[in-house]
This record gives sequence, structure tokens and C-alpha cells, in this order.
Amino acid sequence: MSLSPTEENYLKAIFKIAEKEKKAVGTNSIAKQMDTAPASVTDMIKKLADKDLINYEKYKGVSLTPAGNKAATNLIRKHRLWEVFLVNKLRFAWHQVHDIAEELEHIMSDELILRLDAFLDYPKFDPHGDPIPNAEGKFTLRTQMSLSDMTLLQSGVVLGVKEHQTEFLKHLTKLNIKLGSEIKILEITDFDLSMRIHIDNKYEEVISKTISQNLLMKRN
Amino acid sequence: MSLSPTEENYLKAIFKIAEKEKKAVGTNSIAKQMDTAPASVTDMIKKLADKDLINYEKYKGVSLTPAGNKAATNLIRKHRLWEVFLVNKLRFAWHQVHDIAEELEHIMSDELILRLDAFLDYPKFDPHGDPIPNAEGKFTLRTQMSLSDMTLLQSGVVLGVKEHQTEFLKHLTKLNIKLGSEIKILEITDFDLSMRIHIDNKYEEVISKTISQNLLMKRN
DNA sequence: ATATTTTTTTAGGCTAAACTAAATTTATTT
DNA sequence: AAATAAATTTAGTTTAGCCTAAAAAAATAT
Repeated sequence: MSLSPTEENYLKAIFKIAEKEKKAVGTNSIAKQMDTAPASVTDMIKKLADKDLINYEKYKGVSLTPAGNKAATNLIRKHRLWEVFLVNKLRFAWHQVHDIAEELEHIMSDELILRLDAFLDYPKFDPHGDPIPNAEGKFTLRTQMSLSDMTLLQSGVVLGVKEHQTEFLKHLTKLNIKLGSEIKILEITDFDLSMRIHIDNKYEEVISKTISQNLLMKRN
Repeated sequence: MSLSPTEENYLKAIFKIAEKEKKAVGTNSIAKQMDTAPASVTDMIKKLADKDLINYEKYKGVSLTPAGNKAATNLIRKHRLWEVFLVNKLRFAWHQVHDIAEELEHIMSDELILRLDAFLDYPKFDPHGDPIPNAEGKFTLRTQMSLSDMTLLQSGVVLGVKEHQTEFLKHLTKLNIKLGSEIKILEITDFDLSMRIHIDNKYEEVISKTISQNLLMKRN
């Protein structure tokens, strides 16, 4: 059974919400994620439940079935592989690739993804540091923490970003922060928890708590 | 103004029909090309005429306006560039790429095509030997002729194929015929115009008129 | 030149995916 | 526990792109 791009997007939205909140996913949160009216979500929910992609009880929210989970992770796999292609092969910047990958992820050929994966050398993480699930839907796990949870004089390496907004990513680039950058905390201001940091032992910058919270690190 | 994939496909269909038949393009021929009912074509024709992409007079058929022509050639450009990507980079065979490119051609980013073109080294022809229009919609022309129009003992190089059907392309592959192959006509049978040919001075095969008609050659 | 055939358009419907407004159920306050 | 608020569903429309059947126009044949 094949899914429309819209159906796939709903499954992905449900997956992403379920990732954060443990419990059943509500109509309203899906509506917000998809930027549609709650009534539209109810319609689609019924359709996906009929196809056994989600578990649904009226007024009780939804969760993905194994089949739905498979479809969602496969879409995420495709999205992230295409992002790797766009950045590593076509030399796009990391803030430019989300919307394009959002379209590319719906191309249907499985053979295409197989070959793309090989062409890219089987990457395990995308340009934002997010793990790329394998063909079975398994994500590679790593221990990582927000820079905001590290303390004075500690240092670490940037593994990824929590926030994917264009403006945030452009800002990081301006600060010379990228995946793999080494960051050392030189000073923490008690008042607002802003940090003075050393980037790759080369650039000294001050960053707000909002930024340090969204930087995912491996501590040295 | 942005076009839906369906609208783009109609423009492409009109372009392809207009390429062969000089006159105005009729509703029925579009319906056949698009595999839809003529009534659906009439609906869409009106919409495209409203957007000034085609010239349309009731019962008189249609033709592309400059804007429509631009959109159609751009779609063909994208299709053919993606085919080059699939064959040259992902190592697909030439008979596998049409359907996938049919989906990829509708990805909207112009920047993507710009970068893809550069990544592929600005190819002028696709894996079937069809010219790739440049960003302004200009096609590179070459003098070429069907193998069926060449005569005994002449030889030439395969530039492209007229027919794109999977089975035809697979058959050529089995005969060791590909773009760039040198072919010499050893014998022509008067009765059915089949040919005995030498391929790359290495393989000797007999091919029917149907095949020789669909092979486009540069004569030595 | 009229009759027949072919092509094209109109009319009326259908489905997927959205919407708004109203009704209903569940959750939260007082 | 009743009242209010929030979340969810139902009901009724909308739009794009398709369909079939019937009507109208153009092309072809007699």
C-alpha cells in the first residue's frame, strides 16, 4: 500500500511529537506541527487508522503502529540522506537544505535511496548532527549534552543542533561554529547564563543561554 | 507565479506534441499523451490559458506562449539533468531512470538545479542522447540521422535513441549497443530491411528495421 | 450540399485534503 | 460538584483534478 505525501507528512509529524512527549499524541499538537486546522487532522487521523498506521480512539489521541513507525522513520531516513547529498555533494550551507529535502523525501523509489546511501558512503548523521535511521528504522545513539549543561572551563566538540531554524544556523555560521568545532567555556555570567567561549582555540565569542541550550556536545 | 506538478506536466505534453506536429495541438492528442479523458484536458487548458501559458481558442487547439515554453523547457531541463545524475553518479542503467526523473523534475528549487548542473559538469546531453536545454531554454543542435537511413558499408557513432521504452533500451544493452558505440552496416536484407551490423568492431548482430529506425547516428 | 463521423466542449459528479462554525467530550477551576 | 475552559469531533463547504454522458462544433464522406 502506498502513501500520499500528505499522509507521510502526518506520520512524520506524529513521530516527531511522540519523540518528545511520551504519551498519546493529541489532535491539536498535530494541527500545530502540520500548520492545519484541528478538524483536518481528525479527518486524516481516521484515514490513517483505517490503514492501520496509527492506533486511534476518539478523544484519546493517537500513536504509531509498527507499520506507521516504519513509514515515518523511512521518511526521516530519506530526508536526512538528501540533506547529506545537498550539503556534501552540492555544497549547500546547512541552513539551506531543509525545505528542499522536504520535497525530495517524497520521491518514491527504494532503489534510489539504496544507491544514494551508497553514493554518500552510508552516512550515520545528517548535516545538523541528527542520526540517519538505517533501512530497518534503527537510529544510531550517542551520548550528548547541551552546551548549557556543561560547566566552567570544560570543553567539548559540537555534535549537532537542537534548533533547525535558518536564522539560528546562520548565526552559528557567523560565529564560526560548525559540526566538529571544539568549544571551551571561558566564563559563565550568573545573571543570564550567557557564556564566553573559545571556538577551535581561535575565536572568542559570547553566546546567550538560548544558543548554548541548542548546541549538542560531546564532552572532552 | 508557481505551477503545480500537474500543470507542468500538461505544458510538457503540449511541448512534446508541438515538437512533432507543426500545427496547433488538439485536445485529443494531449489527452492521449497525458492518459486522461479529453474533458479533463479542456478543463486544464482553460486554466493554463487564464495564466497566459498557452494560446487557446475554443475548438482550435492550443500553442505555448513564451512563458509556457519557458516553463516546459525548464521542466525538460530538470528531467534530463536528473537523468544524468542517476546514470553518471548513482550508476543506474539508462532504462531505469525515466520514472524517477519524472518525479524529481518537479522539485522546485532553482538553486538546486544550478548546483546540480555544476556538479554534473554542465552536461549538454542526457543518457539517451537527448539535448539538455540551457537555463534560457536553448537546445544544442547536432546533425544526426537514423541508422535506417544509412547505407551498406557506411559506419557511424550512436548519438542517441528515438524510442525510450524500457524494453527497447534493455534490448540495446543486450546487443552491446550504447551511446558512443561505433556501428558499421555489413549487410541489408531487401525483404524486411533488417541489417547485419558490426558493433565496436567486436560484436556482429542482426537488427530489425524497427531498431535501426530508432538509433540516431553521426555518420563517420 | 447533406449526412456521418470525429473532435471538442459542457454539464454534472466524485475524491482528497483542506477549511469554518457548531456541537460534543474531556479537563480544569472554583 | 457545578461551572468554565480547552480539546476534539461533526457537519457542511471549497478547490484541484479527475471522470462519464450528452451536446455542440468541425471535419470528412457520400
